[in-house]
Amino acid sequence: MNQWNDDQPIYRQLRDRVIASILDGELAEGDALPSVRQVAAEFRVNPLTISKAYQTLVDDDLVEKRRGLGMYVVPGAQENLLRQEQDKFLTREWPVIVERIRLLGLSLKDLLSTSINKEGRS
Amino acid sequence: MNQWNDDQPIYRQLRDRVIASILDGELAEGDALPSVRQVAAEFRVNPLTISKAYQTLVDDDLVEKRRGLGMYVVPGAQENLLRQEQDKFLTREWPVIVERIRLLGLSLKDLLSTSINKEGRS
Amino acid sequence: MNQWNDDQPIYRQLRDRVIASILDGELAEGDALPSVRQVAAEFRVNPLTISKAYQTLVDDDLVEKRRGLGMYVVPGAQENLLRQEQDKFLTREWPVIVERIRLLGLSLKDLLSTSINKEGRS
Amino acid sequence: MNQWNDDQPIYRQLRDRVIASILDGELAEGDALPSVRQVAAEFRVNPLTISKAYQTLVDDDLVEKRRGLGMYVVPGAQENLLRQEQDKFLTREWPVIVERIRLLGLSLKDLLSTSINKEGRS
DNA sequence: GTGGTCTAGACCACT
DNA sequence: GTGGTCTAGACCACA
Repeated sequence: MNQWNDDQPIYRQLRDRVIASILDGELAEGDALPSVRQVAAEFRVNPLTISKAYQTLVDDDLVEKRRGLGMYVVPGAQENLLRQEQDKFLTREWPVIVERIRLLGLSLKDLLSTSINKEGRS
Repeated sequence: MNQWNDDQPIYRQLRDRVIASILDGELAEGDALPSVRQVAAEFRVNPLTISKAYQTLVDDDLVEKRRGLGMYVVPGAQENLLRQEQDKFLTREWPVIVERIRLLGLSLKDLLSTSINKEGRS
Repeated sequence: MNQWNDDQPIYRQLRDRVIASILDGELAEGDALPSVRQVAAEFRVNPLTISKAYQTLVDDDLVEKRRGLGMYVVPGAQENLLRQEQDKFLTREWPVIVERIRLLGLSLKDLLSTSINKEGRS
Repeated sequence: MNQWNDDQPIYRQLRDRVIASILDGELAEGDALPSVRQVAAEFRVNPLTISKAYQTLVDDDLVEKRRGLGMYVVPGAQENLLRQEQDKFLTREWPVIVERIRLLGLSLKDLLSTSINKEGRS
């Protein structure tokens, strides 16, 4: 019934959704983001919350405002995002994950074999 | 300069450190946790914050309070933790990680094989 | 890539350009302003925005509309503008500038003497 | 009766005040900013508006949050601000001012002599 | 139509 | 005590 995760603010989750959409090409460069009001109505969330999410995207140069028109994905956004997120993942997130796996006494090899199959299918 | 992560409350990070120590065997069952004062002084953190972290461990039956003596790791803590955390990891965390890797266009196989080598060494 | 300043509405910036042209003598009294369509095409701006800019000039009696012909700079526009803008500058803008220079620890004397030399040349 | 300028959002004006305070040493490095609630009560402004102002300062690394404690001016803030603002002034603002003065047919020299005296007195 | 700003008031987490 | 988040609703400027 509720699509929101309580661990993170809604505006952060909205931001993450947009980022995921850009990464997988669903939102192409030059495309307009759905308007604040539209999203607000659809998800029954206060417009201010959407604004906040969108603002963080503008701050990160992933999206630009065209005044009176709306918000648009900037050219190069997908590529930049990809590079930046890959880097963050490899240098910051992955080592933590490996350490956690080690601490839990799990086998990377087993995880690999389980997930590789799924990876092939999807 | 600052050892704390802004994304998570300090008491949560303190808790996580203790849990890692228990999993690791660094803090064996029956061992005393460092006193609130000691940790407070070492990390320059409000003693109340340490207490809160310790309390969550008591609530999860990983640690017990012995009045006038301090906090002690309960028998079976390591084993219970291991089961519980493994389960959480496999059902909740790992699928998210796999999805993120896919979205970033990285190869799970490459990541794992690179790390498995390191795993052998450590 | 974008000639517009995000701090100010586009129609205001358009207006300011015309005013600068009049002050400069580039647009003499009696001259026709470039047509709305022409400007709209050149700057890729909505014609309504140009109209709005021109309207503010009409409201300030700097420009007059001649139906079917276009907009024309009114006689005396340059002189009136000069008086009015000089007054605004001296009473409102210059004190703020002086204060800002003071706060930044810069020397008004140095700034002015450097620029006076350039002034002689231009 | 109203201390706010309608040309700029309140949160921007609040931000500018704090910056001015840091620049002239009124708010020293390491000092706590007045709390959101306190400012909100004093100026009869919504706490959210203050928060927004403070957040921009955090984003610019001029101020740091200490959770549960408040906002503090970071070490080096004054010096960094000074360098950064001087640079902005000299490269971006001053040329515009000089051009405006030229366009208005005012004399830098006269402005100089008028203001230097005041500068000496204050 | 678009986004930006602000209020009043609520609730939460952290120290 | 501190700041963070969110809602409901209002009003404004811009294109």
